[in-house]
Amino acid sequence: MSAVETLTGDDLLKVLAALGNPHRMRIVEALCEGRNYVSRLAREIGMSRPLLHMHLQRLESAGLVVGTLELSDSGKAMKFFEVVPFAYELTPEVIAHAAGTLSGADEADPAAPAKEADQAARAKEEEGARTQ
Amino acid sequence: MSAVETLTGDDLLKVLAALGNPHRMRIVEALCEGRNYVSRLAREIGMSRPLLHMHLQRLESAGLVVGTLELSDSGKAMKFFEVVPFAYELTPEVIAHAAGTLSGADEADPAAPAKEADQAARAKEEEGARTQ
DNA sequence: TTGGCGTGTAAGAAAAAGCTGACACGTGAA
DNA sequence: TTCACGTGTCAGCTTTTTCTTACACGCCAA
Repeated sequence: MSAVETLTGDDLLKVLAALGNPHRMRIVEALCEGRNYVSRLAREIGMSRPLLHMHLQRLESAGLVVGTLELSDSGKAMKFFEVVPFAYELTPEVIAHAAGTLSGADEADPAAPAKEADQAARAKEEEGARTQ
Repeated sequence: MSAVETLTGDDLLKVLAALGNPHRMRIVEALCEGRNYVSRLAREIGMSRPLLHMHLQRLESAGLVVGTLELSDSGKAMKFFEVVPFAYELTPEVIAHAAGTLSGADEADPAAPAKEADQAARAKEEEGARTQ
């Protein structure tokens, strides 16, 4: 079902960043009702074509939509977009696993390897704190 | 299972925007190993405290983590954070439904109401386009 | 040839997000 | 008193994202 296992942290990051935008959510909504080409889609959702173009690129690079350049009978080249039937599960564990495979910078996580020792030190340091 | 039904579009947007950031993903990862207070967490993941504070606020306002101000035996007030066991399902349909309940601005979607007529016009306009 | 409609992209303004450094406050221990 | 360590927040800079305007190209029909 969920293809999360095969997703790298960077890929999931792309997906979340792409979906975390009202305009792009609306674009996905519009494309859910059927494939469409960008000029018409721009008119329907009331957005400038260059702006829609950018958002579609972001969605496509995240693997959430796909675009195919087609040729209509009237000879006009038109780019049709449609949604990819994705299905991601979002839980703390999935996020944690993805974060571990992030390529961004230092890659340091000195807390994870030390298990028992870390837990012991943590328990000691909390010294019976109670909710205020 | 998934509490998506009860989520408004704005709420889901908050969640996705909060999770779509490498730093915040790492914070969730770190908190998955156990609750922690901000100064120590800042040291462990190598981040300035004010910055971590901001990211934690973003995560908490999205409902992904919760923070409780506690009082240690030594009298120091410390704010402990822990992850909320969330579980969201991410599919085009969920996104589409959420987009429909977005509060942002115009709220216009003239394509959705017209069903048959729209589909007919759409089919007509596509006039047998084939992949290039 | 001109006009309409489709494509793409580049330049620069505007807005939002990210990040740092400094400040203020409180407590317990040396 | 002074120091270490916890809390919170604000001003301002840097960086990224978002958005508009403008241009270039292709094809068909009038």
